Amino acid sequence: MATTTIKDVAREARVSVASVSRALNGGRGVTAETSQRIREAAARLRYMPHAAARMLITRRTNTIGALLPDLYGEFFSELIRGIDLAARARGLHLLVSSSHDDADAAAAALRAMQGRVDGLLLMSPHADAAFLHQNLPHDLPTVLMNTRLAGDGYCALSVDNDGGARLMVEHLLAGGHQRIVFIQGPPGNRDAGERELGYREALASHAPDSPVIMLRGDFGEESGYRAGHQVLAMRPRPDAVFAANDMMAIGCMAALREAGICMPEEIAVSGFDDVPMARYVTPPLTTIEVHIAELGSQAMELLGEQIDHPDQAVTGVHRRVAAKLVVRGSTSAAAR
Amino acid sequence: MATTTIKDVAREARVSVASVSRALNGGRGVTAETSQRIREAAARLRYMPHAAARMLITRRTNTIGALLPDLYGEFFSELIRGIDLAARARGLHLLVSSSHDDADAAAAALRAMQGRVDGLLLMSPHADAAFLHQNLPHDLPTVLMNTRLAGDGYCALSVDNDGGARLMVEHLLAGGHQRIVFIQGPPGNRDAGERELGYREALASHAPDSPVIMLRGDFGEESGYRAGHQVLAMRPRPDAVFAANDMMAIGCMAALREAGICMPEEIAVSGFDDVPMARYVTPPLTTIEVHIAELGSQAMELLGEQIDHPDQAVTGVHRRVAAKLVVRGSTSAAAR
DNA sequence: ACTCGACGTGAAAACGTTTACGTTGCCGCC
DNA sequence: GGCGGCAACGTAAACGTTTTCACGTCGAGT
Repeated sequence: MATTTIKDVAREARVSVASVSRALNGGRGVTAETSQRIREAAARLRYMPHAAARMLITRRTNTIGALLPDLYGEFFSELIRGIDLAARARGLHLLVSSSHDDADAAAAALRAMQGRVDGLLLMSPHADAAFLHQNLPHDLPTVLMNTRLAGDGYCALSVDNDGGARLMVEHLLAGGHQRIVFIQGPPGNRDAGERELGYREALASHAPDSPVIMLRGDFGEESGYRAGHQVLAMRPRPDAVFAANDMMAIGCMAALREAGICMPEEIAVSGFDDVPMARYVTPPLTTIEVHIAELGSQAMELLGEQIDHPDQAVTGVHRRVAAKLVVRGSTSAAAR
Repeated sequence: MATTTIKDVAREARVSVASVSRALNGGRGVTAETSQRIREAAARLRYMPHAAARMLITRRTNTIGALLPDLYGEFFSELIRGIDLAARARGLHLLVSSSHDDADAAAAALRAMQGRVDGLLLMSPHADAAFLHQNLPHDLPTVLMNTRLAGDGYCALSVDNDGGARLMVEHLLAGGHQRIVFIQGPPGNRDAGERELGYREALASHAPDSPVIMLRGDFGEESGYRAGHQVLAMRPRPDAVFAANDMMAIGCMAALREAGICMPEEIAVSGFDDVPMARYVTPPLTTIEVHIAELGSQAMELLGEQIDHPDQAVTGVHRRVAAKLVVRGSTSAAAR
């Protein structure tokens, strides 16, 4: 039925299949007029080359795979958007596989992608070195995103959590704040850990006299609320709060507001992520914006390079995508 | 290099390639012990069948394509999650292509998917009947999502905007509200139009004496804020606002709060979508929750059926995914 | 004028599978 | 004991491309 093959086009244009292939791909080794005739025939028959056959002989799928964890919210959406954009620009398709709960599921998903993709974008909490070595064909170009594995032969790319956190602390210090509380993320969470590290570093280098004050949290709004109460109970009272993410900052603000604390005058509050909600709370939340789409795009770029030039592959590099300070009313009365 | 083919396995297991294929796929027509030996050999060599070769001969890609508009926010993320989950359950891969701005780009993306997918999930503002007829191979199973095309030979699935809006109006009426303002979405937007329709229907059937009051909006928070001011100027003053989406409802609430209006006592406010922010504004926003992930899953299910049984394909059906009323403090003082 | 190279074109091999079709050997039945 | 049937297995064709190679043919250089 409808499946018109290259042979049909060849017959229609009164040439051999080889010429059709040449005319439609490179265009070299075939007269302009012949090429023209072939193109017309192809258009007339609505010919579309059979992708699988081409993959088989070419060894190129023109597809990249993205293996992602079970993500909620707009982080995922932004990431895919960035990846898709960069992939489209390179004429590559995108095969995604999200929500694999355990390491086995991830491994299965990874195996299933075998041979369907030219390269892999991998972001998974299960992706430790052993896992990779076990499940990754070592000749498949791969870029790791937000992984704890630096170097180790793989390309990696992640958000500059340290840098962002340092920016925030510097901003708070510049605002004259002395006692800055940090609300931690869930234990073991890499992003949270890096943000904490940035906080410590910035304090150590810019204000060695300022105390390091830690409160527990788990990225949930509730835990921020509880931390807020703890802040209220402290003596001397802190004059700034830096939460490891926006949701906790928002929870904390709720607690402070209930206690009648004036923000930012009495206590400044800041978060990390720049979730959409951040600009709508009162006062609007100062936070760190991370360009997630760019994380995706850059990872895709890196992967593209690796695919196009497998020989001079830049392995072991670990790039970071910049984080940006967004000042709003919760830390600066000046900021409208 | 490493690419081990079925021949290698055959040699290793001392059988023919046909037996390997049989053992690894159906398992029929081959002794248990031979099968065992073959499996062992395959495992030893880390054999993975070449996907492209299999597609070529089988005419099945085990992949479905999702063509999506340029979406922001968690709607997209939820949708993909739902699709991916259902696809995984059926052992299908997911090829996504988002962010195609104009009809040409969409058409190109669609053509490029040709032959790589067994079926298509399509959500696109450009997908009118002519577009589909022009660019869709008519033998490719397809499910349309959130489209204005009902019937017309295609399967379609969309959010029950009417139903949701009716639920909300009924809720407001039940709360004793008489003068309910509706804040419209952008002109031409399908979801917005259906929600408005639901509002009109519910009023007409349950409270024919209540006035139909419309205010313009564009789904943006700003437009909700402006609408809020208009509400304040109305005499007699409305006692409830139903915004076509949450962001406008939030904007409206800001305007009312500034004017010292007590919510929900003086004016109740409600939205549509149940964005994450909805539960964090004060008072928490009553809204309609639409299970986006389920939209994706159900679409995938429908498509799966169509693929598995192309003969008895259910074409022309138009299913709707339910919307759910979520009552919070902005319409009910009782709701904590 | 003859050779040589370049160029356009066609025939055929190759890619790795699945599957239709033979072939073999075994078992049971008359 | 021969024969039919069946199950296990092998051979080879087919899927639709790309690409290598060979074969002209034509133009230019000696």
